[in-house]
Amino acid sequence: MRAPYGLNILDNCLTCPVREEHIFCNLSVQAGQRLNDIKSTAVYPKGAMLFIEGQQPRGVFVLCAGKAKLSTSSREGKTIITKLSDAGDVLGLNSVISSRPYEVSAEMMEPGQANFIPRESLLQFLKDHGEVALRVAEQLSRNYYTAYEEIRTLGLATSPSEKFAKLLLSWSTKSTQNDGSSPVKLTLTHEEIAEIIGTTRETVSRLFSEFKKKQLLQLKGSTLLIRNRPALEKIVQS
Amino acid sequence: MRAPYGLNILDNCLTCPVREEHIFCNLSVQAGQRLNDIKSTAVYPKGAMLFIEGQQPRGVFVLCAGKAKLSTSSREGKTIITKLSDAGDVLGLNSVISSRPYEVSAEMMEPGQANFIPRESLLQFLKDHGEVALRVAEQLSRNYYTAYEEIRTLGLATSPSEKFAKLLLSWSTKSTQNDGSSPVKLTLTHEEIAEIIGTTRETVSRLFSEFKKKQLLQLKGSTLLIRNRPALEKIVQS
DNA sequence: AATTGCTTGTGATCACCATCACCGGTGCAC
DNA sequence: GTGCACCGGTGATGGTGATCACAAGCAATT
Repeated sequence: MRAPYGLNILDNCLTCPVREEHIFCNLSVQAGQRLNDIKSTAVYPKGAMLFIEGQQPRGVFVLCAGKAKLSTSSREGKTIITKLSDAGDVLGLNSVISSRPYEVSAEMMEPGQANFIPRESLLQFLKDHGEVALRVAEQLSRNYYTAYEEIRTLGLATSPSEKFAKLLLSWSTKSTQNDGSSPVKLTLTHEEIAEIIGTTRETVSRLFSEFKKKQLLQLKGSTLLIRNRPALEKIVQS
Repeated sequence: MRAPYGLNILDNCLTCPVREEHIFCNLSVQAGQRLNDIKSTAVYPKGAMLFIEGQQPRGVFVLCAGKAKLSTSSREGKTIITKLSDAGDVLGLNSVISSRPYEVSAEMMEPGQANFIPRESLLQFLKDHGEVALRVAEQLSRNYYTAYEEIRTLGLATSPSEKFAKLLLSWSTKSTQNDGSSPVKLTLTHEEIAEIIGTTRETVSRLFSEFKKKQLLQLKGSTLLIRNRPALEKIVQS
């Protein structure tokens, strides 16, 4: 089965490769089947907005393939990226449960696919399946936890270099090889990195220069290599 | 019934005055009764720590009387206050549900009383009462929402004056009288205000001076009066 | 190859706010 | 009373990072 944007469509949750990590999976057979029935699926190009900050929640999106970025903006146009989402993530859950507007916008960073579960259907489903509601609560509390890490870095980590070092470390720990090195494929622009750590494009550019000069990292094409992890950790906790 | 610190002990949730606002109230009779059985209550002096950031969660606290502040600190001692809690609030819920360490510390700002529900009892209770789990999920998503407002102010509002104005407005809207004025009783020190908006004590002091000179606000003893709300709103959105 | 648009590097400048320092006030305990 | 701890006001200073400006690199399209 072929789809737009060169993707293969995943048309059944029960056979989805990211099934294991997914909060709506490993359900009882009938619950899983019912969920599979009420969802619809769609394919999105790069740049597509799944939803926009301030909108009334229509439902949740389950990212099946591709990456998305969640961001919030001020009226003057300043933007911060609060999360990068991968396949398996559930987007918009908080807004649907609390019946408040989406608190962020979700934009596809590459072509991908997402399942959509309408608000009403989900709420009814949760009422019928109390055991799943507790898992939703667990997911929400995890979201809350990461929100607090964001608060800590924004509010406590003072200098841009500290936040930058922190970001680099969080990337590299996710991708550590057995030889200790941890190459990271850079897919973000300096501008986007700046929006993550709450600074400007220019400062990010200068930070890259500075860290390269200090031998903390190395760039091969778009692949980033951490050269001196202890030094980075020292910058973070300083 | 008299208690330490000049408080009257509230010994039964079913007759508690803040019952209505409380997520664990308006339950079915048997659920409410069971919850009343598994909770214990205690009275705390000013400065008491209900729990401390990083601890494994022992359970949730339901604030019955008094105010508490939630804060998180960095190793170097910088602290931010993330929330001020009143009677009726449930503290530590996220950590218990997600089984992660408390992400904040909770300190009593004045003498008060709190009910304690042990972790295991609560989780078992939620498993037995799926309908309450959904309400817990709703509460968690509301928490998440306020966390995002915190993220927005920390990450998007650039200048201290902007955050200060924002804080003043949030206080005054909670206490607007029918004549349009909105006196606020100031119970926080400059230091604490600084920890809320992420700046220093000195800057807060200077902001008070500046805003007074600009006729934006007025101080009568410890009562704060907003004199020019539109101007404050303009500072916020600027 | 040329054009266009987006991204990145880097210099110069400057406002802002954290920091340090010090003093006066107020309440509290002894 | 005296001492102590905390709180609030205010000056001086300096570093830091945002901002502006411009050039150069790179990719896609025609």
